[in-house]
Amino acid sequence: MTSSLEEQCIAKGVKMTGQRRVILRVLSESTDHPDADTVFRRAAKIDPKISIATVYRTVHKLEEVNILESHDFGGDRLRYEQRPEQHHDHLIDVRTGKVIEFTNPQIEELQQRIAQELGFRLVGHRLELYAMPLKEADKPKAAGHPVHARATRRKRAR
Amino acid sequence: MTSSLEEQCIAKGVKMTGQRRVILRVLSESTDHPDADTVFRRAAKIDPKISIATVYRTVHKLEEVNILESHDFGGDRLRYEQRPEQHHDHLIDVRTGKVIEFTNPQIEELQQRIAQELGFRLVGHRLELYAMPLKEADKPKAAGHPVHARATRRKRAR
DNA sequence: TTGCTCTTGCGAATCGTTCTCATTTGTCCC
DNA sequence: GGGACAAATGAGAACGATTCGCAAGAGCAA
Repeated sequence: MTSSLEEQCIAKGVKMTGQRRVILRVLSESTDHPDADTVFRRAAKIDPKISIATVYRTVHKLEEVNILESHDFGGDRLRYEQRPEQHHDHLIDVRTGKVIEFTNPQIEELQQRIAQELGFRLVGHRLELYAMPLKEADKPKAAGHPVHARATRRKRAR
Repeated sequence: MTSSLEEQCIAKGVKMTGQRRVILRVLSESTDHPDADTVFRRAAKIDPKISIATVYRTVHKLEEVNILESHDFGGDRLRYEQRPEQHHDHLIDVRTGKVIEFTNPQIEELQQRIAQELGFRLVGHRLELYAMPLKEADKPKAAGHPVHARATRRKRAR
């Protein structure tokens, strides 16, 4: 069990403030992968005077110290999750946007090998599977990366 | 050898205009993965009165008819490439931003299997390897997806 | 407290990308 | 070849997630 986010922050020398405590609480209570605005709305329920800018600044700081991780599934806004102790990849349910985490050592290995064969040292990767729940697999989508087809506005990061 | 982009367009009923011809020419002469602004600048060299809006519109249309594909390596702007006849993934040289294409049937298979085991039907995926050229692998990067750490402004799409 | 640095709020600024609308162009048809 | 019409274009405004600037507040060590 990892220590509370607040403890982790203190351990990393991140100054604790009221707003940060609220945001940390929101994050630790989130089991989904919320985007900045969602974090903001949840935080605002606890402290209505918190500012969206503070949310952005805080998640950046948390990324900096490796407490949070951001992903941009689907190319609209960035979504956040606590940095997992064990690396995992994501499967995105294209019907609902829900994210399922999984790990697969074989894939990890293959990636290393491929990079090496191309003359590189792997420093990071992104693997996302976009999928439809089995059962009634309708929706005659054209083809290609379905994600890009539905994105709207994009995001930034430091 | 695939027919010229212009022929492909005609075959798909895409109305040919002077601007589109210019953009198609730029795209077919590009061996890199240019972003919209790069396409615009290259096109402007041929037809200085072309508008950036036209580039965006054209590129969207081409995606619609499956002639182009977009990717958002690194989360800044979308980058384009002709839709390959054979699917491939990308390795991004984090030092230069250059993109290397590769294919690996084993990985494709694994992905299918993983989705299936989770109760889904794979409809798309994204696999990107971020890597440093071997030789002098310095740069003490913290960890995590290095991409997100360097992105700046984000993008949109339909 | 005092001092000092880091943080916060608010609103303005960014900046890829998209939209609006008046105008031009491609295409089909006679 | 001339019209008719839908579709495409240019220019600039609009959008929207994210970031910045700056004045006011808050941790925290001494």
